[in-house]
Amino acid sequence: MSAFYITTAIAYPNGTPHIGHAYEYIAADAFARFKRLDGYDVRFLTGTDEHGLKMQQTAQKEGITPRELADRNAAGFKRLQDALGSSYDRFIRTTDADHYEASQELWRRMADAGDIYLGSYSGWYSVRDEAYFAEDETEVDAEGVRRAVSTGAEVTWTEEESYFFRLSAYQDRLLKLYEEHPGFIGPDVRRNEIASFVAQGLKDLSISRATFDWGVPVPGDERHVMYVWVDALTNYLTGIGFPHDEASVAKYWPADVHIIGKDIARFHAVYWPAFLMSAGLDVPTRVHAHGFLFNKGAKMSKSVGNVVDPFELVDEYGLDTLRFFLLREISYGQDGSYSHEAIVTRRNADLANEYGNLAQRSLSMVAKNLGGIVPEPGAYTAEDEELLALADGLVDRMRPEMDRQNVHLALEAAWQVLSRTNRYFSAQEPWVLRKTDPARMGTVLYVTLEVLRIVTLLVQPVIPGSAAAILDQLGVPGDGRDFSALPERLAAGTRLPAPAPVFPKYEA
RNA sequence: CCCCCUGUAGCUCAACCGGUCAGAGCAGAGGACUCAUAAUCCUUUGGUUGCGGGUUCAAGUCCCGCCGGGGGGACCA
Repeated sequence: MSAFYITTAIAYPNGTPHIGHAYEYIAADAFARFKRLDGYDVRFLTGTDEHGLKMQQTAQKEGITPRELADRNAAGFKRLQDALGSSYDRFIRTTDADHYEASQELWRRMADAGDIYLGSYSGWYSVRDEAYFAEDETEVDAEGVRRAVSTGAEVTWTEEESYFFRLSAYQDRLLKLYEEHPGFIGPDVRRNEIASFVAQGLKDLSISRATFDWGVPVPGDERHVMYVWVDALTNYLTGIGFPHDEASVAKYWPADVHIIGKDIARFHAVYWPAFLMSAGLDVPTRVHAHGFLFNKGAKMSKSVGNVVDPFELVDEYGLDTLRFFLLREISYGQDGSYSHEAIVTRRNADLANEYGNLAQRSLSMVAKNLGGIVPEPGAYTAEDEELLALADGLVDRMRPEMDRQNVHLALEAAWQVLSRTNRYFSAQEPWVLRKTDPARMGTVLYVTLEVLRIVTLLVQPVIPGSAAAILDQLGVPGDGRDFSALPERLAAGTRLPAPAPVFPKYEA
């Protein structure tokens, strides 16, 4: 069985999760589920990135330890994943003991490769802002004190020791990577952006800090902790047992896709492959950056008060409606907008009317006219064959779209089949056949249910709960629900439970 | 200041190397049907393809300028 390794970015838990996190988790979960149903041995990793100065500061403000803050907030992110029905295999925390080991091992390998050296970092430092300022961002006031222009805080010339990663040495290899593997970064806009950034030249990267201690200690120099991204990115290796579990690493590495937000594309498409090359590890197959979500087109911000709590959205619309809306409405890679109206429209038009009602109108005819037994189909007409062929071909249309994270296109293809099926049903008029040709009615109903079975199997990754309910109503056994069952046909003679609407219309 | 992307019906998007009346879904309008969650089916309204020039037999599709949106760089972390 081939392996498939997918990850989300790990969230920085110095606050509570918002809809953007939910968006990423839902999408990653759908991809993971799709691959699992398609016969892959999937490993799906997500978690939290808990180190760094901000965590330490936030904790200090609240009078608790960074660890306590991390424990509290990481729990919130994990709760979100669970509320979203996410099928992650591990929720990793960068404070996990095995992550320290993995990070230090990666560091050692980069050091052994000669890519890490001790240097120094200097500039006008403001203790109050805990930040460096450039010369022209400071000015000397009337009393002869140099201050930062933007904050007015006093600054002093400071030199700080720091370890550096020889990123500058990787420019050519990175450019070659982008050129030879155009699929390494998606969508295409990101690749162009990243490639032009790298082409401009790369500076060595500061990768340690001695001014705070909330982080992974640098091996061999306990005065330093690793700075942000070395530690954070390594989680993808920790999550598969690096470095000790060699079998697991061999199986799952390189990762098939890292799902991230566009704001951190550079770290994943430049720093991360460079680190891996340095350490002698393969680079991931693909990094896919999604866009941001806007509330009715407006950026979310606390001051505007339009920040939406993802838990509330789940409560309001239902989990599958939210999942479906986000994945069907927005092109996964571009920014997207959501609104109450848009969510309700998707819910009612796509789920309740086109899909749910199709199941209901066909199933209820089977219940009322055939005693709830799946009929034996007679000879197929050209219309029957055509529709079945369309449904049989759906998986081949969805696979490549899902592989490029084009969920919205995969779903569009599925809904095209549903639309065709509604037209077929209306054209065949089984309610007329009931009186004129009952056998033919049975065939029409059989074909309809069979197409519903195929489509429902394929949309399980997006709306797992609802799909399960529909498969129950179609009498599809639990062991007949992965994609290997697609070519099988619905078993005639199966007794079906009483049908009930799975997607009630949203009224409000 | 520089670079890249983008601007197509009310909304969300399509249109391969420039070439039949610029397409689809949703929303809207009219009709049909009654199996179904007033659902579904059929028909249909609606676009000077941001604006202004230019190249070409022919331009959403190429070039220049302007306006609007997004992203990146530079400067800052």
